[in-house]
Amino acid sequence: MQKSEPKIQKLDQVFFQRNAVEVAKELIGAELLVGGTGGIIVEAEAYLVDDPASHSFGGRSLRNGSMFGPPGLAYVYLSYGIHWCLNTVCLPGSAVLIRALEPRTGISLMQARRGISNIRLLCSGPGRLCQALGIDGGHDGAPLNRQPFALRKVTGSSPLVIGKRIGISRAMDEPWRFGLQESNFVSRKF
DNA sequence: CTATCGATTGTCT
DNA sequence: GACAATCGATAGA
Repeated sequence: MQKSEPKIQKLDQVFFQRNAVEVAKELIGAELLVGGTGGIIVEAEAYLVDDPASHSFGGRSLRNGSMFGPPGLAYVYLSYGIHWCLNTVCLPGSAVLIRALEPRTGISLMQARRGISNIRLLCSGPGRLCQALGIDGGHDGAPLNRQPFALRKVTGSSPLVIGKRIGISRAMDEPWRFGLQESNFVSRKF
């Protein structure tokens, strides 16, 4: 008998046209590559349309325009004037912030971009992973199911840990931060 | 290990 | 003018 092989699910518009909390949970364990660099998503947070902590709260603006585009786009914004951060757009005005990856592919290039060799610190934070994968404002509004992005998930669920979102000053108690259980590559312990 | 603090600039009021 | 979905350095337990 042959072992059953894991099934690979391409993440398309249908996948993202749902509540961002559900999408965030299912993105844990998925593989994200940008131009051949990346790894496994081990941490993500959901931001909703009626969520005071979300950039979309208060309506559409110049910066958050992609959050109101079709599901499956990238929403990339500059944080603290320094760090780029990557989101996947879900239902209009909602998105999932990708907070950490376990590096798997193109590690030497990611090390060069980050200027460090420590694998543990390569992609363990939203700003860090964007620097490692070469993501910047030019990727804002780009579809995640086309080059340079490659996003796919092995069917089946990954063991999750849940916590409160990090680094915000409103709606701080919502348990919309999700991580891969036991992962050494999250930005902070749960 | 935890706590604190400065950097840096686009965005919105 | 205030603030920010962060990071890295530093100081101290």
